[in-house]
Amino acid sequence: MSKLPSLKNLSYLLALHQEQNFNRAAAECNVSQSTLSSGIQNLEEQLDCQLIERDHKSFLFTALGEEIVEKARDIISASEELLHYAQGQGNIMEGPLRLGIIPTIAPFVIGELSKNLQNKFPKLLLQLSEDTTQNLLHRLRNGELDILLLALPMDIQGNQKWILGRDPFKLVVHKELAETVGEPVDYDKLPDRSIFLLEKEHCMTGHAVAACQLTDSIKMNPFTATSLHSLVQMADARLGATFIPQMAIDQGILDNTDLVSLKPTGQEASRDIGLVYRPTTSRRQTFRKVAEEIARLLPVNTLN
Amino acid sequence: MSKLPSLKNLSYLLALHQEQNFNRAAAECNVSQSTLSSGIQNLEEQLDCQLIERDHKSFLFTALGEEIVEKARDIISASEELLHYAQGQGNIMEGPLRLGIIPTIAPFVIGELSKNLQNKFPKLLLQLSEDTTQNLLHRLRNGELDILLLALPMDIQGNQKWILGRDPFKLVVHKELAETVGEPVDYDKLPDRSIFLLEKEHCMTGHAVAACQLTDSIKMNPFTATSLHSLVQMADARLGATFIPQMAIDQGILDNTDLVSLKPTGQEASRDIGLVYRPTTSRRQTFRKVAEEIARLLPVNTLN
DNA sequence: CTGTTTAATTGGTATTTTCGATTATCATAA
DNA sequence: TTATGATAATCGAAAATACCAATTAAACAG
Repeated sequence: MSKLPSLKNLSYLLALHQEQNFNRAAAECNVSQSTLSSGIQNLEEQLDCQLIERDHKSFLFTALGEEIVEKARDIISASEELLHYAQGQGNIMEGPLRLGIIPTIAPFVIGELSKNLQNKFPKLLLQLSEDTTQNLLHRLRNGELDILLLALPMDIQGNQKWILGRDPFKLVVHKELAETVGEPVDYDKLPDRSIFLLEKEHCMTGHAVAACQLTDSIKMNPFTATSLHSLVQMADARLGATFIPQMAIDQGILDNTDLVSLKPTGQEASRDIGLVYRPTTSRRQTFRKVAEEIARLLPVNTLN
Repeated sequence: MSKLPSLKNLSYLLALHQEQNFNRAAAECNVSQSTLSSGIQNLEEQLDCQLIERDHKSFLFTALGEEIVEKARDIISASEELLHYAQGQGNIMEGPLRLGIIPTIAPFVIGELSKNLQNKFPKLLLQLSEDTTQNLLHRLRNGELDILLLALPMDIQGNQKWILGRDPFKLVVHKELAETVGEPVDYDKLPDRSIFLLEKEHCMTGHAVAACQLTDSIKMNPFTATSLHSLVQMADARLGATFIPQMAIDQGILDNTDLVSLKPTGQEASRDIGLVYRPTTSRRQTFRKVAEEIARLLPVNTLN
């Protein structure tokens, strides 16, 4: 049997893949460029295959190289996990946990969540990262993050998920408009172009439109906001109406405004909130406990 | 960050767990007992935890040690898998081969080609991609594709090529027009604007015009089609004549039509069919075998 | 043409790994 | 009680390797 590749060389390969440059990758690994270079060559020899195509000045990962990188990532992160697990004396609620959250959830849960986790699992080091669904999925894939808190349904690629609960949408309007619109809402009573939504990078826009059966696009205003707080400000300035998730309202986003929230049309006018993780993870038990903590904070907890 | 445990030491741990004896485990690993002993100690130091309880004469795995063994097994087997996978790809006719083909070739070769490759090299995973020459060259450059099947002559930038064979052009007209035109074709016998061609994105247009010495542009109809099948339909509807490559005719594109194919003017009224690849590739041998398979399907095989 | 940036190579040094020999400990047989 | 045999740990030297700084070679930008 041929010798197994060393984790060191595999990590050199990952760094090179990330940086696409030998010098930066070497700096990343705290070794010299020559060390990394020969490490890669060594790896190619051991694996008996070409991982990168060299072109004197530059290089390109081969198809096989890309696949090896994927596998290497799993191996490296499993090894890191083993290390942390051992160093924590087998305590699964110890060490770093890198959690990615989308911007339309993050501000309404991270306060409570980090407080609760801090109390229950003081040795757990929660590292939060706020980004769009697509970016988070990418960062999950390349091992930069451990789990993601997303709004579903959503294409989560090859990953696995738990549905933690539901988060109803509310139509938010200025109180002087409330009677006109009625409840449940009749969108026809709203002026054209009076519904404001987030930029399309935010998955909440699609979820809200679908869940609330807002089919008449003439009602939407083409101006798009970058945060729920902006939407609230716009509604409060009587520019129009908008959809706000219940968890934001529970957290007080409408305090000190003249806005009211109305139940939108649609049986299930809500989004699902779910936790997404790599299928190759070895930390399901840790994630499960975190899932329970998050589910307790949601408007509707459906975690079985 | 502390250093990752070495795969070697993890495998020592696995052997020790299996044999429950340092000497036998050492033999299993083809190292001396002292090497294995210090390997285990080293591991305990790195992981900063006790894996086995020593009792002078004998030892016992700790609870944490047992758990670490489980995790280590996953890591070791993932690493072995990576190794085998990489080495398996060393077999040149195995794994993914990403082949880009232009639309005026693809439909007439991919059926036979994929059938033949499947038979001869069942482990080869052919991934086809149909696109214009320019797009294919771009995708070859950035590593998205491995080889391209193109019509030549063509500026293939920094890449290398093999000419596989020739594909003669035929002038295709309705059978009632055949006698008028004669053979070899006299274009002057055709009405003005009666020759239909593909959109200029298709390199075949230029090749056909050049190869068939069609210099009198007044003969061309400004309407352009997007596929050879459209051209055939137009000719069959007596809208005019067109150029069709021999490989399409061989494959039966004129079946169930009232069209006949005539030899056009010009000594070498044909296009070359070639395989294009990056000069830095390490897979020439694989490509060569594919080249041979493709060449066998061409009207005129010139691969030496 | 010149200086810069890139990855590979080289040669020497430092570190790590490995082994064989030795030691310490225990169980057991004589 | 005293050998004997088996165990795992320890030690020191030798071998293998990992590493770096400096250099080379090529491509590129100005």
